[in-house]
Amino acid sequence: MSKLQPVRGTHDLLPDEYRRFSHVVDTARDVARLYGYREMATPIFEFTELFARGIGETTDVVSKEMYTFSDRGNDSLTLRPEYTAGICRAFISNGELAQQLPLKVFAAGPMFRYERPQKGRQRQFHQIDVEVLGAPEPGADIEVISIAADILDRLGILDRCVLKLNSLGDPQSRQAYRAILSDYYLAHESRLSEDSKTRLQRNPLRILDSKDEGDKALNAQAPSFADHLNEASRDFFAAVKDGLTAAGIPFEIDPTLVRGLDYYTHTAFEFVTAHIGAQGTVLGGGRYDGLIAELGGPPTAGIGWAGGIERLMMLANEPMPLPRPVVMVPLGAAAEAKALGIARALRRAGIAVEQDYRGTMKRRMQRANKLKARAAVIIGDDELARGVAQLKDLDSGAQHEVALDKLVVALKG
RNA sequence: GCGGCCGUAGCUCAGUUGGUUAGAGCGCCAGAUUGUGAUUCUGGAUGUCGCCGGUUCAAAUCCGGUCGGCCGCCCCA
Repeated sequence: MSKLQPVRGTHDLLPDEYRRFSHVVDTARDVARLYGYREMATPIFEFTELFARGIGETTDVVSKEMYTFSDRGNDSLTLRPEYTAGICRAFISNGELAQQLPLKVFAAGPMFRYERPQKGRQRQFHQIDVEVLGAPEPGADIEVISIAADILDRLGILDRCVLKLNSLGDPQSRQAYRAILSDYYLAHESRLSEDSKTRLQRNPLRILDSKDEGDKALNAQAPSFADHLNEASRDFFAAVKDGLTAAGIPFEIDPTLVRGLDYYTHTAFEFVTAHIGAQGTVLGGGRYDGLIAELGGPPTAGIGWAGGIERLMMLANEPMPLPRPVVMVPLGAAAEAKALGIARALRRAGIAVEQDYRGTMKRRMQRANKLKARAAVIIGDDELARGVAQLKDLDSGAQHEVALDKLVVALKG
C-alpha cells in the first residue's frame, strides 16, 4: 500500500457526491414525514448475538458477511449489516415505545457487510429504512410500500423500477410448504446444481430462484407456494394486493421472490431495476411478525423495508442547484474590515455570501466566477469614503453604484 | 469465497513488433501596464507508467505475485 487508500469496499463521499447522497435521504425523510413516520437512530454496532439470532444463523449475512470483533471487555460485537434487528432491539430495550402502537419509524445510516465489492455493492453502504411495529394488518404492508413508491417517484426513478411481490405465508404455511418442497428436491437431489444442494440444507425456498438451467427445469415441476398457503395467508396476501391496486401502485407477482433473511413472513417485496448492473434490487423488505418475540420481546408484528442509498443515487435525478452566492470584493485592509460587517448583515438577511481571505481584485473576481456567484460587491477606498459599493451583476457584466445600507434590498430582489 | 477484464499527470485517455529526456485534451498556475471574472492569446508546472520481484544489454510495454477497480457467480441494499 504505497498510496494511502481507504479500506476495500469503503468510499469517501466528496462534496458533489454527498449532495446527491443527501438528496436521496432528504427526499425519503420528507416523504416518510408526510406519512407520519418519525425518525430515529440506533447504534451502528450491537452485540453479535442480536444479529445471529434475529437474522438467522444459516443466512449468508450472518454466516459469512458480518464484521464481528471483540471489544476490550471481551464482548462480541458486530457492525450492523441491516437496520431491522437494531430497531427491534431498541423497541424491546425501550418499553415506552410499546405504549403507543403502531410505532412508525424512519431511519438512515451506514451498514456493513464483508462482501466482494462490485457495482452497487460496497462493504460500507448506506440505507434508508422504514418500519412499522405493532400492526398485524395488511394496511401496514400497503402503507410502507406506498411510501417506497412515493420516494422513488419523487426521486424520478419510479418508472425505471418494478415492484415484485410475493407471499411467504404465515409460519404454519411456510413450515408446511418448506417440508413439502424439501421432500421434492430431496427426491431429485442428484439433479440439483452444487449451489442448490447447499441451499437444500440451508433454505430450500432459495432453490426456487436459482439461475441454473437444470434447477430451473426441476423448479417448473416443483410444488408451488401459492397452492400451499393456508386460508389466513391467502386472505392476507389478497388484501395486500387489493390495497396496492386501490392505491394505484402496480406490481408483479414473483413466486421466486424469497429474500435472504430468515425472519420474513407473509409479504415479501422488492423494487428492482435493470439500470444499475447485476445488483438490481434498489429497495426491499417484508413482514417479520415473529422477530420481536424471537428476540425476547413481547409478541409484536413488524413490517418494513430498506433501500440502498448508493443504488438509489445511481438512478436518481440531480438535486436542485444550490443558490448562487454573492461575493465580496474589498480592496485594501480598511475595505476588507468593512466588508466583514456587510457580509454578515447580508447573510443575516438570508443571502449566501462568500468572502476570500486574501487575493487581488483579479483573483477574487476569478474565484467569484468559479463559485458561479451571481454578483460581486466591490468596495475600494473611494467607495469606502463615500459609503457605497459597486454592485456588479456577473451574468450581464453590468455594474452600478449602491449605498452600503441599501445592499440588502438591492440583492434581495 | 470463485471466474473474467483492467490499473499511464487532478480528470479523460494516447503511447507503434520491449530501444534514448513518456505525450494530448481538459483542469491548474503565471502573464497580456493603472481597481474588474467567465471569452481570446502567450508561457509554465505536474507523473517513483498502482506496488514488489523476475526475464533482458534495455521494460509503461513480457512473466509472476500483490493491492485496488470493474464485470459476472453466490447473495443482497
